[in-house]
Amino acid sequence: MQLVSQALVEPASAVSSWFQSDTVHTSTLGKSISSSVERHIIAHEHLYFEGELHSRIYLVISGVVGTYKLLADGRRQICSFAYPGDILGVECTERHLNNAEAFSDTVVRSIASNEIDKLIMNEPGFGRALLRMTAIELANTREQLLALGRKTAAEKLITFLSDIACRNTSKGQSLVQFELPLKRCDIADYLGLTVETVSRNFTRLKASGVITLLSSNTILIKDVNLLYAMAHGGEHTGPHD
Amino acid sequence: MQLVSQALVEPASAVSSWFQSDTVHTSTLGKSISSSVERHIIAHEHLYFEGELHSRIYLVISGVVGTYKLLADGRRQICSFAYPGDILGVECTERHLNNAEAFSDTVVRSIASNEIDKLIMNEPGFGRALLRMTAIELANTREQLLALGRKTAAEKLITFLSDIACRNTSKGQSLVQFELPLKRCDIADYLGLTVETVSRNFTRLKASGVITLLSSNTILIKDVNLLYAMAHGGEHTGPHD
DNA sequence: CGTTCTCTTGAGATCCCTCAACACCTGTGG
DNA sequence: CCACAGGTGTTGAGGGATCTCAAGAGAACG
Repeated sequence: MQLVSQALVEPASAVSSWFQSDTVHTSTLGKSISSSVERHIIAHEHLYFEGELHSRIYLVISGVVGTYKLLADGRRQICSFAYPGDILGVECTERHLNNAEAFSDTVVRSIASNEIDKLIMNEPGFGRALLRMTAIELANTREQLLALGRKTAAEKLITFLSDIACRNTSKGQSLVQFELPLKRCDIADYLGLTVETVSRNFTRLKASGVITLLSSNTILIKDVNLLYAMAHGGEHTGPHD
Repeated sequence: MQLVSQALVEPASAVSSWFQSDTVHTSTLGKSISSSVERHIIAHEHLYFEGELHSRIYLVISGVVGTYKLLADGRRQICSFAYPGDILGVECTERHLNNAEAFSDTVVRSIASNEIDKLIMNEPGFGRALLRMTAIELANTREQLLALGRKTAAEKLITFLSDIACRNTSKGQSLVQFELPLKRCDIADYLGLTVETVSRNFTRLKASGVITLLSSNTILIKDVNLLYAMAHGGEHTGPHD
């Protein structure tokens, strides 16, 4: 399950390791960044492009922002999605290494890059929060690396749906319904597949009874735990159904 | 080109963005961690396993350490390689989310997890250095995501060789020779391929004259810039040679 | 009721995987 | 010196998962 967007939400109760020993970081990051002006971004607008000078980091207030990279011939790989509470643009280079595009109408707050260093030095809680969120993002990206490198198309899709379902499920609940925030081509570019393969695997999942499509973008999952188990190799997920 | 291992090496001269405005972080991280005892790890020994309690973060002094994740049926994805100067174990969970194994005889220093929080709060430069290195690791992982999701087997291998070559090349040099630190099966698990596909693509690269294999693990590259261009889609890298 | 965008489905091609055999190297022991 | 074994790398044949190309079905919208 992806961890993104829990950084500012999840209280540091269950976890006992370093830089989570209290919740100062949440309020600290919130305080620093909430003094900035809100910026409204409409769907498909870009927050920044690869190669542009790095000027700000962003906190997503509402909406969904995706980061992606391109190859010279146009092949696209979506790297991550930032939901409310997630940050964007924590990079260590002069110029951006990827593109950030709003996938829905979005509101963000931001801090100028040149202020960040001061905040880190003056408010250690800020640096700790930033580090924690970056570490979570790294963990998510590695999980995605496992999916892209070693999972089949069916497993990739199940993993993707399972992640979204977990995000939309309250504890213990097993029935979930949600709207897919993405088009098939975006899912494809996130999972390293083609639109057609994504669509075919949706059809197969539907036929096998694991999911129900109320509309092409409205998913109903009867048993989230089953889906979660399938995503992690616990059940049969091969294409031979 | 991968950025790993430059965090402690590269002076912050060329880059002008936040938390690189001076080089304090280098010495600060070094000072904190160099007071710890060196630990010697022999090849194939593990630094930690997925699921174990998170207890320390490590700084690689010499050798190569790889991190990897496994699926239930044994499929493996190598996530990253840590070279001298790189850190390992910056995670934000109670338990490790991946495995760390020495790929050669290795020396590491480490800091206990419960000390890290204090260091961050008391020495902001330490937190900044940690953040910078984690951000670099994230950037590398995203680059690998692009390779796994959208590149062909040939392009993946070229990218891999190009990264190693860049690491072993002094500025402006175009002829490089180096020892591959990995077996074919490790390269395969890093690139999301099988051993056979890796081997076949080595043969093709050899046949096309781009590389020379002095032995099966000794690579000679005549034109690093060409290789680098091929890795980024600048040249023809398809399988139809 | 067209137009456009998106999603689905089919047919064929192809890249990569699987399975299998062989080559190479090194160390061991007769 | 040779035989053998184990680990590693290479090569071949065949199959299958995914891609490419193409057409049609839905849905949204003016």
